[in-house]
Amino acid sequence: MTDFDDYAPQAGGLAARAAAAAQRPRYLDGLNPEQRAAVETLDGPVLVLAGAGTGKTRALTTRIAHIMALGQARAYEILAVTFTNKAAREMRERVEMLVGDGAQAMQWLGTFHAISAKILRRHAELVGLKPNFTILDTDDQIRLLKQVLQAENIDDKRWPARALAMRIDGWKNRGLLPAQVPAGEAESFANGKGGALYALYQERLKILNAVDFGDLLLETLRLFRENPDVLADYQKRFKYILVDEYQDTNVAQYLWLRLISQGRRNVCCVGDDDQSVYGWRGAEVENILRFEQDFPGAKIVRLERNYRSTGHILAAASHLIAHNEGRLGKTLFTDGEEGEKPTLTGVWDSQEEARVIGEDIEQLQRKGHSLEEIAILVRASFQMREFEERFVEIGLPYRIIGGPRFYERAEIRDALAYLRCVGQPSDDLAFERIINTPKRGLGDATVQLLHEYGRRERIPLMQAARFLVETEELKPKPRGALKSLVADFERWRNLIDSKPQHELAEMVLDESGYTQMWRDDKTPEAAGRLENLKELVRAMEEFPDLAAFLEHVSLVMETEESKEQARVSVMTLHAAKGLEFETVYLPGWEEGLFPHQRSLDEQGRAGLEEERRLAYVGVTRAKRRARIFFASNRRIRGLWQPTVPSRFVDNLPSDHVEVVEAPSASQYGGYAVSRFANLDVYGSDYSTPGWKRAKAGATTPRAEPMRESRPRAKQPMTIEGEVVARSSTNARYGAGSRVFHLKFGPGTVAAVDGNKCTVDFDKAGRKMVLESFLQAG
DNA sequence: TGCGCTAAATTTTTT
DNA sequence: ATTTAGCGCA
Repeated sequence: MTDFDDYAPQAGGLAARAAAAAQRPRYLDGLNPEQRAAVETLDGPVLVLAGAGTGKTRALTTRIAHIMALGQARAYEILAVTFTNKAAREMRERVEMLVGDGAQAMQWLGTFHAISAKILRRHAELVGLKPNFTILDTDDQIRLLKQVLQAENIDDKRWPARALAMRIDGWKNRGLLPAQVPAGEAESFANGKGGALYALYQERLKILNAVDFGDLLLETLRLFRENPDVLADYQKRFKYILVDEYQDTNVAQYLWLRLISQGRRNVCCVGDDDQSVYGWRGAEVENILRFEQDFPGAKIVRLERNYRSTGHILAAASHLIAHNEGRLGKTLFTDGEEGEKPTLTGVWDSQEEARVIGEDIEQLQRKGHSLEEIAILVRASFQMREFEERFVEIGLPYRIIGGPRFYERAEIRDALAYLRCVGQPSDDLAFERIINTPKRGLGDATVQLLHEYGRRERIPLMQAARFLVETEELKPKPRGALKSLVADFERWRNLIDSKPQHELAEMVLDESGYTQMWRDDKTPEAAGRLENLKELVRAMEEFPDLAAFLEHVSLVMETEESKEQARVSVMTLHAAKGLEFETVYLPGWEEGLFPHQRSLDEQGRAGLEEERRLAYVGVTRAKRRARIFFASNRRIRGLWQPTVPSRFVDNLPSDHVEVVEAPSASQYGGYAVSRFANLDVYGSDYSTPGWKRAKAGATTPRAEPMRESRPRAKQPMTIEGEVVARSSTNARYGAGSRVFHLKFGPGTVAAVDGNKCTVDFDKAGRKMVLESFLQAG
């Protein structure tokens, strides 16, 4: 029993409040005044602007505990929404720590999508669905769109299904039904057919009794709008509403929230505009910036006391993010020690970057730091490979977070498709996926025929197959194969109620020949795939039945990860949001990669600001040590590209950042040669003139090879005292100078910008390189 | 129908 | 460089 259970019984009575006030419950201890305001301001709309590391989750969970402790609402009258299953799970666990089993009763704690699915299943018929509708994932969605495109005779080469899917997702993210898509946009795909294709796709979904992820929200919105009584019911039910990571909401989610919260208006949104990094998938920072207008009378609480990072780290992060416009503006502070300054290191190339970081980690390890408290945060997932290779080489345990997820692996999706066919005979997409996996001689011709027949008779493929095998339409061989497949499914389906789902799954996979297919496969991954299938069957045991399991996998695309050995975490910056580590490595701070070129090209200034927020998220993950790196050469798509330091490096305050030489920089010449010997920029023939010159050049030590800490020249800048990584007192080369570069060979300087030179290389073409990597040629 | 080749496309990721 | 999808040929 917890210390405030005593207060719970009398719902919202004044007596309960008085008691609570008189005897301050222990769960409020240790909250700072702002956190306490976030917890205790129960009536009306509240926006909690919670900076990184300011105890946001604590405030949120304590608020829930507080509501229940005061008896203001029961667990099932509180709606608590998160974005990810992980966040939902964490919130449930932490509420549980405060109120004990009371958290179990929180049936409305979950992701936007899970809660929407729950509501939709209850009222499915009101939006033209059956309660057992299937939830399609991205893969199914694209395959279905491909069919729609083909049916419309649209060249899916020129108009790829993936692109249409993105457009439709975009519309759904903005809460637009086909009829509501602005005319200009509706015409923007396949010679004006975009909107029509969207409508056709929605029709197909209804026929399949299926929804995609976007529909979960969109159809719930429609349900609420078209059925005020249903909406009123939920508005009344949810006495308190809490939303986590509000800065990540898209328009559909925003509208959803507005509708559902209009009843009692006790809505509390928690977020940080500086950590909005999902604009590219429809999130609207504006939602949080506009909160006060949307919810008049809203109380704003700012959490600015940071409990996570040391002073220098916080100063660096704050200074960096201050370059963004359009912020609500928070000033994070800490009473903690200044700690170590974040470091900035320039390295020759991405391989050296991995090497240096690996060595640094080993050194920390020797000093007794746990690998669990160390993370490498990259901008793009291709950067991970270099670290993986290096860590395997030196035997450093690591863990990749966010790679292809369990339920997205091909073998798991195949297995699930079999199970979906058993549980839901009308699941055409699933049936099509496995009809010829393993190969049973049922190719395009057969599928085409099934489609035709199914469409003509308005029946699912499985049923079409059942009829078709009784006719002469098919050639004997496919006919026999299809007949036995249909019979198999009927047999399995009859066992649904009599056999535990995991045993049934095992049986289906064996008897269909699916497991055999992988046993016969001699590629190195086959063993792992069989292992995954076993894991799948094991995971099924924990569910009451097949339907429950299928619902779980469609919404929760992840499995628990084992934590038996301490490992370094390697993940993208996006995946790192919400996490914290003692030591954080931030490699790849180079123009083009971070900020990512594409983000700049497509989103312009907004894109740049989002990238900068991502940098801010990265730095603020660090509790005690942040180490930033940039390389001068990076292999992108197999080609070595010269790179220049990120503008974010210039956004760091020099007072709080220490510039550190890479260990190898002092022996740069010799090192570069050995490194260079592995490359074959000029072909593998080491006797070519280019190679000889490169070698000669590299062994000649140069005056100032890798130093970024040259005397700082003041450049016109908005903010004083920044690290000037690209500064240069005197340009050594002018336009027209002949120069030589280790990787690109001889060339002519075309333009000079600070210490960056644009050079027309004789062989490699025009590149921008750092002046310090050039020598007179 | 199935295999093997060529060609194209490669930011971020949840649900 | 690597992977994947689509196409053409056996």
